[in-house]
Amino acid sequence: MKVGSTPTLTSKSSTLADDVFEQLRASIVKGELTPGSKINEPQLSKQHGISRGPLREAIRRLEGCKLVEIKPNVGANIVSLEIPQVIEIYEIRESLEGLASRLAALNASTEDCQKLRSLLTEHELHIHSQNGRRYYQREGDLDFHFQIVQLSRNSRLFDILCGELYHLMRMYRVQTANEPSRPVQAFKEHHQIVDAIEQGDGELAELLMNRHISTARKALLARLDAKPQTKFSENIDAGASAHQ
Amino acid sequence: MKVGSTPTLTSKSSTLADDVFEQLRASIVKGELTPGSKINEPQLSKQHGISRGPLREAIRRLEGCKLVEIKPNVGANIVSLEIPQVIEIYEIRESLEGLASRLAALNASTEDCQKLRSLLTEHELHIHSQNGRRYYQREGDLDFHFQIVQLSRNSRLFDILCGELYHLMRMYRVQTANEPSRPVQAFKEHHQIVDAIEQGDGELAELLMNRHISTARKALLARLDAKPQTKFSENIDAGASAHQ
DNA sequence: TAAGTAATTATTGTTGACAATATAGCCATG
DNA sequence: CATGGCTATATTGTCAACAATAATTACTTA
Repeated sequence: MKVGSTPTLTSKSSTLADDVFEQLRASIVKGELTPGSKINEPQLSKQHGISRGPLREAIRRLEGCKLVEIKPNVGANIVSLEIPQVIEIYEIRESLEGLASRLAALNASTEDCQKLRSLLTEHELHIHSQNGRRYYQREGDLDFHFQIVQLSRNSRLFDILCGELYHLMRMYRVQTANEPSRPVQAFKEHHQIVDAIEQGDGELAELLMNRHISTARKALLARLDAKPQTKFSENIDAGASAHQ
Repeated sequence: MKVGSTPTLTSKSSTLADDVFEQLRASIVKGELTPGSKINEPQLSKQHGISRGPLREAIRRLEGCKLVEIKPNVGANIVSLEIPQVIEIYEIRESLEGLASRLAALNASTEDCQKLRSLLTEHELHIHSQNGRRYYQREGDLDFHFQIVQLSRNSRLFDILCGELYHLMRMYRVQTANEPSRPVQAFKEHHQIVDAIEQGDGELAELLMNRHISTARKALLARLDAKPQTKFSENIDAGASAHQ
């Protein structure tokens, strides 16, 4: 076995466009690029030390993830998530992660289930400190869901949830520095879901995951009704305009 | 004061990248660009009379739709759908269109339902001719589903289904020049779904749509079990295809 | 002949410059 | 004072050339 070889050990050899895509995605999710703001191509390309060509390709990939919106001859804007749009995402998550849970129950081996358990117990260690609570809400929660999706063995499902929706979820959670929600209850529900998966009960796992996400969605809906705020309430009958 | 203004009346003013993206997407779905084949940038750019810059942006958009797969420093290949991957898509459609039907039942006005009805009756006119049957299977079917998704008023759901999955569905249906499936039965099921939506029964609409898509998925699964492996097996039991 | 290797070709990745469009600032005018 | 049009600026869209990498060919050697 040669030691000094493996030419690209530290610096992985991918294209500039792909690299800057990941950097930009991270920046957007972290909120370093503020939602709604405009992307200035010359500035960004100079910042990242690359030309505008690869940058534009990266932006097109971000558009595919729905992290930016491009208007021809005008430019790209960082997407800004309002509560109604987050509710839309929750509706989709409800369906899709229910499916993922059902499939996971069919596919998961005993080792897989053990892995899920250990993930949950690890989260349990963090959950008691305030710091840990935030960790659990922000990352641990999606980590768990991520594992479930992987167990579904549906690669396209994985793409949609982990390639798009979860990034948007993280972005929203960072935006609204809110937390606490109900970490203890959520934790219990996670365990119940693993129970169902462990027993190979796909239907139950699907139902439990549906309820789990539905709860969060309804909480969001309550917040929406509470503050009909800004911009004339769109919740009344927002869809009268049959666009397209 | 010049009068002959409105410069772009016939020619819509979008970017070259967006135009060629739509052209390429159509070519891929129609099968003009054969699945699995490689994309040659200089050749394609010359064919479309544009430079490689906008072309590469278009390819990146195609990657977002999962119509091509890009490998760094190698190039993009037209995606090739095998049955297992189509089954994955059906699983997702089942969940997502069930959701769409449920939401549509909540949102649809009487006019919306009339529109759905007229769409179905229009399809009924075509369904009797062999030609029409193919039309119904190929286009009419997805047209109906398209309308349901619009009625859900969930823009992100619309993006996923109509922006990605339906194009892949069309592509697959063109690839496998097969049909007939079961157009009459499917037609009945469509009417049942509209019934449920008309009555505002979201749960029923969801269940019916689930069953509707599930049937197609299971038929595909049967085909997968029938010929467990590699291509070149369709000539073995080709005796069943008496027609044509 | 087969296999490995070096040279050649083709294709992708990247860049900087140019053209087209939109944005802003300014001045004139009601 | 507000408004409309004009100029100037900035930004996006497009292109052609160059660099880097992969694919192919030709050649050498066992």
